[in-house]
Amino acid sequence: MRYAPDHNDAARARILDAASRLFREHGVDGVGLATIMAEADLTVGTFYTHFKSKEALLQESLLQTLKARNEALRQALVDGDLELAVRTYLSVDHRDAPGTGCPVSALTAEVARHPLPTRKKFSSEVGLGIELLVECLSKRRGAEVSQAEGAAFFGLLVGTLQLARANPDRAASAAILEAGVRAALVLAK
Amino acid sequence: MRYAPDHNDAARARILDAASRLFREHGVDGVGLATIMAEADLTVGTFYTHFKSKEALLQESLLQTLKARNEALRQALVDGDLELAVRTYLSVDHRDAPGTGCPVSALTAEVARHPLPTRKKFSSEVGLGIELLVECLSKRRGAEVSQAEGAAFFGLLVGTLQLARANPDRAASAAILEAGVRAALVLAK
DNA sequence: TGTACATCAGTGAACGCGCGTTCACTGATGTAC
DNA sequence: TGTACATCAGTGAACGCGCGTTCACTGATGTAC
Repeated sequence: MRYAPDHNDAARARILDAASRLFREHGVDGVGLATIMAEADLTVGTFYTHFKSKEALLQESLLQTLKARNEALRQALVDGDLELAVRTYLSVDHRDAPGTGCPVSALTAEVARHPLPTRKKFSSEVGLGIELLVECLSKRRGAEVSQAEGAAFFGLLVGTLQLARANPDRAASAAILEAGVRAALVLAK
Repeated sequence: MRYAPDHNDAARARILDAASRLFREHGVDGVGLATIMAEADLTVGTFYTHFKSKEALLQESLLQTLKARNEALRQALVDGDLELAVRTYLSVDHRDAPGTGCPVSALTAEVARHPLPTRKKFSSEVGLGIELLVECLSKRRGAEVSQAEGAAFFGLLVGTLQLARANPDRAASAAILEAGVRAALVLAK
């Protein structure tokens, strides 16, 4: 069967969306292509008409999600509201929804073990997000903030969210998130 | 064949050591029992005379590694040298040796997806390490520091190390580690 | 002292299953003649 | 206008492989009689 001109793109987008969610929820090693394709209402066989390999899918998925999050961050920081951005990142909602949340918190440790091309694409896109933070931090401080400083600031958010996610005590977990917000605001001063 | 009374314990220890290293290097999903047992100079079949399941092995491995690291941290903080401890954690050596390094940086995101008993054991042992940091931070500041604040402090170390590990640019990666040290010292003030 | 048996870590093949990937095939549509 | 063919996303079964787990068996030693 021939399909409408946008049919191909639509299927591809569905695969990418399913993969992006499932990777963040269960890790890359934790989901198979069969699960992803079923979620996209397709059979496994057709995967390779859309992507070269699972690794290629991972790369595109990471880039798409990071780009979307960077764009959202740019919007949030337009009025310079860093505090709100930090509170949103270290929120109970974000903690409980890894599938739609930040791929850095969910996947960095795993990506660090993947092939160089994947790590390169991941790191450079993460770098663009950190640049947005750097601009905002520089304005707040009235002094130049380096990219590395921005990365450490982001590292605080990432590590704190992960510890909150791993902690099964909901009250303790929420307290960690709040302490993370306070620490971030100290660093932002 | 009957074995020396400590033979059993020795084999068990070898399995645990191999697993602890391999889990941190490749992730839990990234290593099979066959690989672990081969590393311990045993065949797969004998695994279950030592452990109930892979999950049980993971739990014991996490506890053993965390206990050892907590003990090392206790020693390092005896003379109150928090700065050295932070510099060691955020060092190039630690970045390049995940297999012998902190299991929190290597495995927290993955552990967060494991069954409740595993998360409970992991989190409470991590909590003991954080308590050591809390004592040290309290002394430094001359004011009570909460467990959650200690967790956020540790979160900074964990997240920063992960970002440094994922970054394939060695110079940028080293700069991130240094910025992490500076940020930690700001939070410790 | 000598023989029969229990112990138990270790062996190695097998279980069913899911993995990433491949491939011969389908069939509705668009194009060429 | 009607027929033959090319296109190509999708199908579904199969590939070899590694996974976690099970199991009947081995065999050197210690214990019981």
